[in-house]
Amino acid sequence: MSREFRRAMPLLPISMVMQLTELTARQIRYYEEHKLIEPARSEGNRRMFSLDDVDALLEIRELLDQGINMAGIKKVFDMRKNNNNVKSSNKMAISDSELRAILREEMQQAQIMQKASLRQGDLSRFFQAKGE
Amino acid sequence: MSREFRRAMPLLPISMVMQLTELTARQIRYYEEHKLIEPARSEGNRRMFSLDDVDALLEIRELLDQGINMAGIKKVFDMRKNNNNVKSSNKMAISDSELRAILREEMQQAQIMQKASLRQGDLSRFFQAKGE
DNA sequence: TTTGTATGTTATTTTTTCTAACATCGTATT
DNA sequence: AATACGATGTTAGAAAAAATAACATACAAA
Repeated sequence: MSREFRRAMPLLPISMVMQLTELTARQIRYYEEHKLIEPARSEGNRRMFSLDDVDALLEIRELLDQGINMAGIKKVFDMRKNNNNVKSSNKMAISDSELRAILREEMQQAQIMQKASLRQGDLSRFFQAKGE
Repeated sequence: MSREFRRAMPLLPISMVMQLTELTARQIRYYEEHKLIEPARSEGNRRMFSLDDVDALLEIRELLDQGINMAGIKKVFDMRKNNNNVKSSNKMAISDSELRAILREEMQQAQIMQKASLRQGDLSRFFQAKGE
C-alpha cells in the first residue's frame, strides 16, 4: 500500500480532526460547504477525514490567519491542482492573471489589517491547560 | 516527534479498525479484555486506536488463524516486549536520574498525544511504511 | 447604516459505541 | 455421551458523537 494511498484514506472522525486542527466542527463543516475539502462519508453519513484533509484544514487555518477569505483559499487550492495537472500533462493554467489579481488584493487587505497577533509559537499549543 | 510516537497516536474509532482488520467489535473488545491491546479512551469513553493497535490486531488475527489461543498470543507479545527491553538495556547503560528524565519527557509527549495536537508538517511524515 | 462573511449556539434526530448479559459453536476433557 | 471451556455472536439499553438546520452575532467593508 503506497504512502499516498494511506494519506488519502478516510480514517478519522470529526472529533479527532477538531483536536488535530484546533478547528470547531462548525468551521470544518463550513469549509466543506465551500468545497475546500470533501471528506468521505461513512455508511451512516458520518464524515470520515483523511490525513490529506487534515493537512488541507491546517493550511486553511493558516491562510485564514493571513486574512485570505474562502474564495481566495479555494483559488489557491485550485491553482495547486491545476499546477499538478500541468506537471503531468502539458496543459497551461488558464486563469493565472485572474488568480494573481485576487491574491494581490487579498494580500493587501492582510497587510492593512496587520494581523501580527497570530502565528503563536508552536510550543504554546503543546502546553495548554488540561481538561478543556 | 518520533515516528514511534506517531504510530502510537490514538486516532481511529473502532468502526475504522473493524474495516482495517476485518474483525468484529466483539473480537476487538475481547482481545482488549485479555490485554493483547490497550486502546486509549476518549473523554466520552470511546476507544481510540493507534496504528500500532491495528498492527497488533492484524497479527492477532494471523496467530489465531494458526491455531494459537489468547494465552499463546499474549506470550508472543510479552516475549517481544522483553526482547526489546534486553536490546535497549544492552545498548545503553543509563543512570536512574537519566531514566527518570527520559520518562518525564515521555509523559509529556503522552500528554501532547492525548491532546492530539499537531503542527502542520507533522502529518506529512505521519504515515510511513512499517519497514522504513 | 447596511451588508456579507465566518463562526457561535441551540434544538432535534440519527448513528455509533459502550457495557453487560445470555446464546452458540467447536474442541478438549472426563 | 456429557461437560466444560474458549472464542465469538446477539441483543438490550444507555450514553456519546455527529448530522442537519435554523437563528444569532461579531466585525469588517461598502
